Amino acid sequence: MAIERIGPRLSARLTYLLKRVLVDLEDLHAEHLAPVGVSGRELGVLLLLDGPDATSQQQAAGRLGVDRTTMVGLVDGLEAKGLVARRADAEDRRRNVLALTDAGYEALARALRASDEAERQLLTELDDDESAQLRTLLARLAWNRSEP
Amino acid sequence: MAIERIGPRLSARLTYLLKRVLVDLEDLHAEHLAPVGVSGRELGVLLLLDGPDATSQQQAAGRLGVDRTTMVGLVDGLEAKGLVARRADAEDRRRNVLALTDAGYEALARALRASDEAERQLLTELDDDESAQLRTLLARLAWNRSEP
DNA sequence: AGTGATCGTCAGTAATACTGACGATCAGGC
DNA sequence: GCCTGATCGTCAGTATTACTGACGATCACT
Repeated sequence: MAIERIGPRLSARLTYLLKRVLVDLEDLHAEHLAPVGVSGRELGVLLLLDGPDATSQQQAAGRLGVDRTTMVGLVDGLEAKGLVARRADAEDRRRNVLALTDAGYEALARALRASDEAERQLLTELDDDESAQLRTLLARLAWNRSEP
Repeated sequence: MAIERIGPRLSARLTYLLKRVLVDLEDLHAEHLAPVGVSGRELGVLLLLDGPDATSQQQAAGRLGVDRTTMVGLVDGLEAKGLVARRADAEDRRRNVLALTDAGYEALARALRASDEAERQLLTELDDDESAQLRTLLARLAWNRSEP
């Protein structure tokens, strides 16, 4: 979906700039993640599970901003690839505790390198200072809104 | 879709920050545009048509980044609301030239005010300088990529 | 005139996420 | 110890959305 050049009225809209940049970044991710065999959202799950604290499916869904019913299929795919393991939580047997397998850690490392490369390609026009500024500004917006 | 607080690994991903901010902005737009009676994408079409040069459906689709078959329904809706008029292009009768009606101009003005307010609410945490920086950085990324 | 391409349109289809329900499990009151 | 209400993962069905392929009408070029 290549977007053509547009006039100043529309390109001044923040929604438009954000969407356009996001689409580009997602395209770059799709391209670089393809050899690794995981999608962008799957990378999100792997990143979420790479930590010391146990994570249930519903926690993961909440933090990723996807529905819990959608998370079922997402974890199904990762489990089928052998990257994530479900096991019953000993303390609350309703919960599935998700954990990375060895292959999962390996795939995460490769996917992270691919994602770094995608970001690097997106940001070629910006120097390091500007890239850091962009990250900081976006992070401030992300934290302050959508959190009462 | 409220996204919960997440760890530093995931929140460092540019895709995540962009998506999160975009979702927030789209929510704000939905809220503020509801009384006007147009969606965010319809505002995009109205903005595109607010200019001196004639625009065909396919041109509009290309500039908005939507499929030409999707644009059919989009224009259908705007025409049903009386905001946009289709007329056959005199020079190329395959084309539909799209034009704003008087009600269309009126709706555009109100929708623009609503969109400004949505952006203002998103950017409350940033001062004017920072908001301008964000816009500039995003615009540079938007122009340089997705255009060979 | 004739060939190939383009524009708007539509029907069918694919992808994606949500709604509502279910069994299993937990927490708290009594 | 039960009973009630709530939560977790799951699944079937459905809504939403965009795309694929085709069509008639029209154009450009020979």
